[in-house]
Amino acid sequence: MGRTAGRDPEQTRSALLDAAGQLVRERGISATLDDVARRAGVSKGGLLYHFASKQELLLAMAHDWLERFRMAVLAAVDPDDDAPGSLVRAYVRTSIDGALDAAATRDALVVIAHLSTVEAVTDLARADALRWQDDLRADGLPEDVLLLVLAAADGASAQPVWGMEPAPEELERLREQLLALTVLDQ
Amino acid sequence: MGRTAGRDPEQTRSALLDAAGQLVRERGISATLDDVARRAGVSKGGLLYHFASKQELLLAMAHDWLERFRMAVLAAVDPDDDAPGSLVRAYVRTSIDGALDAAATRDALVVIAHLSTVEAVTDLARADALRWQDDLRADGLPEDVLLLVLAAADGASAQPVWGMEPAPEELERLREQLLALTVLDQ
DNA sequence: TGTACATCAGTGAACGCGCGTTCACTGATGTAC
DNA sequence: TGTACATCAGTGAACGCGCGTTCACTGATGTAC
Repeated sequence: MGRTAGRDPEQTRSALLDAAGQLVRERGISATLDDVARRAGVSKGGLLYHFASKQELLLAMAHDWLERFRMAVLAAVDPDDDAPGSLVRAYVRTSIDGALDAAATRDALVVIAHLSTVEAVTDLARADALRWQDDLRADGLPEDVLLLVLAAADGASAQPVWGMEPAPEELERLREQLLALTVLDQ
Repeated sequence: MGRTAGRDPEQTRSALLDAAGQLVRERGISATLDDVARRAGVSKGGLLYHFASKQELLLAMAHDWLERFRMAVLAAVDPDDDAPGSLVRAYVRTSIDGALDAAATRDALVVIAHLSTVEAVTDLARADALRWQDDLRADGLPEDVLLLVLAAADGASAQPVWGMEPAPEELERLREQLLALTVLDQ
């Protein structure tokens, strides 16, 4: 059978990425191409048509996740906030919101951690990190505040990986603390 | 050939753990039992004698790493420091020292992230995290300070995973900031 | 002090199978004329 | 408007091999008597 009517290729591709995300959450990277394909309602060959190898699929997942995080941060920028630090505040809000869904954050980090042995991916991640650094540095906050606030926001995201799952109310208080730190002259 | 004279089993075991650590750093979890064994100067069967399966080897690595981190923190407690927060300060120093060796920290997290799909390991990690939480809570610092400082220290450790590698001098400044935050009444 | 026996700490060859990858083939859709 | 052809988006069977695991065997070390 050839192309399945009723779903365009772009939808198939994104269904595959979604399925891969779910399965990595459940079983880690040892999730099978067969399983991913089946869950997306496609044959294994069909998956390979979109992603020529498993590595390419995982790379696309990492790319997708980094991109989604960036979009989420930009969407979280308060349009009425034109004081220095507005981007950092959006970064903090997005990170803590993400950390509230500990499982999803852990998944993303699991994928990225695994991929960190693939050179193409470390390059991708490094490039993304540099871009963040530029953007966040240009946000107008003193260096020391930036360091502290970003480290704490990142820490909140990463802690679930090693079993530390802060309670929601703790995360909310942390968020308030971090936001307060970015408000200068007080 | 039977037992190789000149090395007792405990040394063999720890040589295997070391080799596994190195190889995971280089190639990720797909590092082969064959390679690990060879690098430790043991046959594959010999490795399997000490660790009945690959998962058991990885579990031992995670356990080893958590234990070593705990020991390092306890060793970093300043014996002359009897003010509240002495344990937290040791935790901060150890974390930042670890983060200065970005590669090693990333390795540890790669192993833990991968293993996070293995139930036995999530249990281990959670138990360890709870123990830390108890110990650190009993250290006498206000809740809010604790939250902020620990999140930031953990963030500094985790950032290299997604490509963000803070410069050494940034880490040093972060460390000073965090230590200062734990000194009350000022 | 020697001997017999059990256990420890391995060796190294063989197995087997899960899983990524290849490949020949196919039915829809788009394009030229 | 029909026809021929190319391309797209897949199918599904077969392959092959890397790698974890099993297994029969072994030489050193420890223990009982």
